[in-house]
Amino acid sequence: MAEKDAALADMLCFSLYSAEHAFTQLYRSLLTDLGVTYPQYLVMVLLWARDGRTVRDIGRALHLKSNTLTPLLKRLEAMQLIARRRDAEDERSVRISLTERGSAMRDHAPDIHKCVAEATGLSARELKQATEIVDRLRDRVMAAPLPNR
Amino acid sequence: MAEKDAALADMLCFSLYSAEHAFTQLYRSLLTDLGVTYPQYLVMVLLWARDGRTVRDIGRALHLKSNTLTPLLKRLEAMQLIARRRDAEDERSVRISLTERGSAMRDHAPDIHKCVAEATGLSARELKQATEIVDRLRDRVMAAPLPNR
DNA sequence: TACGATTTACTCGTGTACGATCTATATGGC
DNA sequence: GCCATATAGATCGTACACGAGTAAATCGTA
Repeated sequence: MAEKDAALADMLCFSLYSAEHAFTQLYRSLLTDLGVTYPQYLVMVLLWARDGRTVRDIGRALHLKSNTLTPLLKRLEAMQLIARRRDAEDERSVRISLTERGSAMRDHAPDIHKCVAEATGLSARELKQATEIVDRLRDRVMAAPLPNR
Repeated sequence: MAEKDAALADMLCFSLYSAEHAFTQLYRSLLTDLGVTYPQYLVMVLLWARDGRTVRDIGRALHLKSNTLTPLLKRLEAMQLIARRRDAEDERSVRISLTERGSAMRDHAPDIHKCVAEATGLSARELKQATEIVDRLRDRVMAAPLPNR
């Protein structure tokens, strides 16, 4: 690959960097009414799909470690959206469960989905394609071995 | 758009969110030797292309405001990679210029480009296409009007 | 069964990001 | 020339995100 072309990867990374910021900004405005941030919303989405997950489980799904999740989950707990409890079976794990308020928040999800979909201006098929492309890219970069330098 | 399909936009956003993290991790390992972070590296790339920019100019390019840039630039200054100076013409502006150390760092850029390009596993043409798709998406989301709710 | 290795979550320090707010400087209308 | 307004940075408080290190529970295996 030519020297000049190699810089293209740098540009792609910046595109992702700035696109991620743009989406986060969009979500910020959609989520302020609910009082949660985008990462907090992601946790809620996971719990709405399946309640009672462990911190580990949530971390795997979001590619986040406990040093990020623990404070985030404590904030959700302070807002009385979730409850944190050590697992009786395995005292190392902490199980996260929705409170009534947390479950009720689910009713707002359809509006959020709709607003974000509209903002992209893409059809369902295009959204799916774009997601697949970016996911494949992420998986490759995550699996990439570090070159010996 | 069907209720179910609307959730696709949510997924695309998460894809970007996690892909951005993956790339940042890759850059982190490539940049530790140089002692800079990814956003700091982005500033250096801009200055290598054109020195003497204002904070405003850098902010426009990276979609960042001064509340993020000021501390970041002060760190680069502390590392003696850049110098910060008020513009004599317009005392409101602060001009950023490369130090000798900052300029010298440019020699490492080709290696970084190469490593990132390899990690993506994409050809130059594919990198360009992916960048265009994500850029278009970002521009649309940034321009999206907030719906009345 | 005992004990070293692994797993799970937590804590701490650093560095982005952002909204809100503040100060200093510049500019335009009159 | 003067003042309202706009612009450029800086500051403050909050919330991710990560590396490194810690403590407790569990597992594997001799």
